[in-house]
Amino acid sequence: MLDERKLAVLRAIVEDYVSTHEPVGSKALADRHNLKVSPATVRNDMAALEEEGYITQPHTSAGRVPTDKGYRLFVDRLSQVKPLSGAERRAIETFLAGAVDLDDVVTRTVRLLAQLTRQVAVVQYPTLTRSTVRHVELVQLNDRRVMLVLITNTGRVEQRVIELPEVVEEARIAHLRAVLNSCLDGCGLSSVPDLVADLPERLPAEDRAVVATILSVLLETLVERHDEKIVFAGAANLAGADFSTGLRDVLEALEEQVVLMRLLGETTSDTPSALTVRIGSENPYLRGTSIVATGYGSGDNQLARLGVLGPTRMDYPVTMGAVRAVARYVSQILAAS
Amino acid sequence: MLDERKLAVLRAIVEDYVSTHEPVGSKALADRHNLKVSPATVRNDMAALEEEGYITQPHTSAGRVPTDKGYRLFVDRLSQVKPLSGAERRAIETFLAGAVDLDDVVTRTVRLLAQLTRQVAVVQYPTLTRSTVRHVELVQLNDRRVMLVLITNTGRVEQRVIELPEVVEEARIAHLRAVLNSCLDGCGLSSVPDLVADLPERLPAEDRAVVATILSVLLETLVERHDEKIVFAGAANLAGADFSTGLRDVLEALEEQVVLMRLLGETTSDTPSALTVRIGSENPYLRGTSIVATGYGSGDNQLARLGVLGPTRMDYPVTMGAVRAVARYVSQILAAS
DNA sequence: ACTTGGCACTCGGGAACACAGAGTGCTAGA
DNA sequence: TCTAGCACTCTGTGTTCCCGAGTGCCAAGT
Repeated sequence: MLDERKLAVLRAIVEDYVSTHEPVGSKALADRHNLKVSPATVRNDMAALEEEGYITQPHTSAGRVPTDKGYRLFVDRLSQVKPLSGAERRAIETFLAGAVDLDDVVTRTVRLLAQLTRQVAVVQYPTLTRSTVRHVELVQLNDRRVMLVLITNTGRVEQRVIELPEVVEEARIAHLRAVLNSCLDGCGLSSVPDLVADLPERLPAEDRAVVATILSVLLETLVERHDEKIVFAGAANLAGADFSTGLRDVLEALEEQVVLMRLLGETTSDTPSALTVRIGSENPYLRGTSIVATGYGSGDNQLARLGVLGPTRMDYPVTMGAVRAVARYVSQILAAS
Repeated sequence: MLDERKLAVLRAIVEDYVSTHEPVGSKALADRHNLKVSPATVRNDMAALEEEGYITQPHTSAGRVPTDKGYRLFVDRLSQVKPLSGAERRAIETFLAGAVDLDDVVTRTVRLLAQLTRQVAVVQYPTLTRSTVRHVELVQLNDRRVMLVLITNTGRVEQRVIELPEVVEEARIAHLRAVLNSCLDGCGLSSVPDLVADLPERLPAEDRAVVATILSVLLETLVERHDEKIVFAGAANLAGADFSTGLRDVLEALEEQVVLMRLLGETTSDTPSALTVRIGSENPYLRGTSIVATGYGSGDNQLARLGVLGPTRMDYPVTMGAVRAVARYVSQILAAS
């Protein structure tokens, strides 16, 4: 149905349209890309491509524009991810290497990705639930208050102030701290609820009220799913592009964690480290935008996702290259720390 | 020069223009606001106001539009801050009361303010430099690594992982922790460098290398001025408004901490709790936008600033009311915790 | 001295119109 | 199966025209 040349025509249309942002006609195509055929032939091919739904014309006497289906075919079969230049790679590396803590890694990553792709970058914080406990700390603030600090192997720190039901002196706190750590150190976060379930019973009766309070806060901290926290950067890059769905919708989605989560998360597949691309109407919300995303994290232990969001007419090969490269470098950084 | 009626005309022009977003003419003015005078009289007054630079006309046969100077006069002398409704106050209170930690307070505040004013809200994190040390904690991660946790009286937590120059066992860490705390507890952050200056000398020689490493990280943490961290929300509200200076510039400024800091910070006066308004060209960057800001924090100890940013033709009385109210409630929340 | 009604003037924006140019589909011929 | 030619159909642009809102100014009224 679609022979080699028709595919070449489709590829040329996508490339031209992405770079010029204007509907592309048969003559321009035959000229710019050396297709070795006349415009008339191109026209025939275009008619076939339109018949199949890969391209469309905005109005009768205008050039053709790729449809979502056309972009899909382009991404799947007609293009290959474009690797970054050496200079870019080095820039990424040095920029990310300067990060001092997890917050900083995430912030730098999202800015870097936005700048690299000239699009809106989105980065999800590394997931808590797949992390393990590195340390639990109880810091006494005064005789009725302690601060619970939970440190994970990914460098994430959660802290919460706890009002105690009774006055507790330093020594008991120290003891509880030791008990908690011996119990939880190195365990996966998801197993924490099970591990602490019978803890109150194993302690002297006078400690039970205190420990119950502390545990309830600890569990609450875990439940709050801070893994759903997502940051974005590069909103200014939206100013130029015109979205079919108004700019307002996009900005609203960016500030709505839940929507953003869905957009990134929906792309999860069985191989999370693979690049996933959702084009236009393939997205649950924001039908007018495309999303290029991938998982990141150390090794086969995928921690979270990152990606970019832009108009459907984005430069997919370049964008995919940038997303993949950044994900790899962040993963390295996280694995090293 | 400007009698009572001319001021009333200016007030009417500002109010009309803010609500309609269209240049306002003499007839409409005389009709809508009961000025008890004819359009012709209004025209004379308008001519005088234009002469003085308070209003201007976009083109010859159009109505008048307030200039920055006109808005300034309006804000200073012709309007009064509009208090929020009881329902709004209650909503603020319950929404902010649900915050679990400092991060949460800031996030909720900025969203609340954006929603309330239908504009872009900006909130600076409470300043470190005016805070005091509540606790310093050293958590041993393994025999070459410790985590430094600095907790301030405002609930802020800074943490940093430290590579030690030599293997250090738990007991020495515990000792250092005690020394640090006895030295710093309750002290202002700005006095920390002085207080720890001679610390290495007061300790046994074998601890000096370790303590020097830790102190250098501690000082670095203080220097990094995390008080410059600023968050914003409500960017979607920009979509409707058209800025003289392109939308892109505004979005860029929002993501540029330094610029944002200047915009908020430049407004600092001798009475930081007062509302400050900067209109259009009064701003260092972003000449086309206005900023309504105020300090917030417990009592006379101002911690940081918050405010909103919008087009010069914003509803100043309402915006000022919202900013003032939110600042008060946040201050309460922070004082209580 | 201030206010008011009247009047001529200006200018922006919308409607109507023509037209050039790009692009197409179709058909006949190589 | 490709190509060349041709008639056709649009959009976008430039032009003209005109309406109406709004103004500035002046002379008359209070």
